[in-house]
Amino acid sequence: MPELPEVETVVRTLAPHVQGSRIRGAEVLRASAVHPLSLPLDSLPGLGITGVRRRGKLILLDLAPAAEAAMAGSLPSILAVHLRMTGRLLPRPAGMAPGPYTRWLLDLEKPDGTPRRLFFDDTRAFGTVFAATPDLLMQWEFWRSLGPEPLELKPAAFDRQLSGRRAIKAALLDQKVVAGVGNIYADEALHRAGIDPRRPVAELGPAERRRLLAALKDVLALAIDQCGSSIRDYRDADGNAGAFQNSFAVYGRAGESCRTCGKPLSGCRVAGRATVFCPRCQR
DNA sequence: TCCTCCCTGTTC
DNA sequence: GAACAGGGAGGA
Repeated sequence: MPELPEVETVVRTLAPHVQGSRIRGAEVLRASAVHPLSLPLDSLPGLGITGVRRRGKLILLDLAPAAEAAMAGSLPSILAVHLRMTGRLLPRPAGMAPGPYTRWLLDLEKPDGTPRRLFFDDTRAFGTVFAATPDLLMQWEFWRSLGPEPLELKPAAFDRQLSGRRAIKAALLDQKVVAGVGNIYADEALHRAGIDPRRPVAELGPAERRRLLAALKDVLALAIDQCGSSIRDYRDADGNAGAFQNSFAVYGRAGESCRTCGKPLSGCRVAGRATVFCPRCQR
């Protein structure tokens, strides 16, 4: 389940494959994989990929028209890809046939003229792609309300993002609060900060908020260093698994012993998500 | 603010 | 053959 560290790793491994390439063709094999507000992928051929970035859990390909192209204003300038649970971006040789879970693909021409093919494969079919102009992107509520990047967040700003009486874990999972945190890193950060995931946000004092932000940054940075976490499906653009799953303090470890205090870890549900925490270390 | 649904492979 | 995994959309 790609979250911020996994998406960051995909961006880093994908960039050398696609940056500077020109899009020569696009094919959609499953219409629901294209966001309803997206421009048709038919509008992509002719555009060059000038950059590969991340915003929250979104992979962003920056697009630029060829120098001679008119009407550039109506062409997409960004291709936003959300991997959701099982999405993968896979650089492959030109002409390779799509697999059973290929949802869309791009035919690319590298700067040296080599043809390549970029597959978007997604078994669960939750992932989406959104081709947009900057104006259109702002019509996408999810994009417009996306919260700040946690790794660049200052304590005062984090504090302003936190409000309401819901559980702190529910707040961390809300992409409007911070962008890019999912079930794994919410649980891991809360354990590292020693905070019970069910605690109401309003109950957290200034010291706890500072501790939580620091823990979140630590966990995300460590996971990026390990190229993310691979539970089952996640792979980077080179097909490699991450390694941070070997360092999980709590995620997926309900009933096992806490690595800090030895007490058995508890499981519960918060915000409809499986949640694991240590009843002794997290208060 | 919380719940259900979407989707499919894996596990029990 | 059902429960489960879960981010986000949409409705209660």
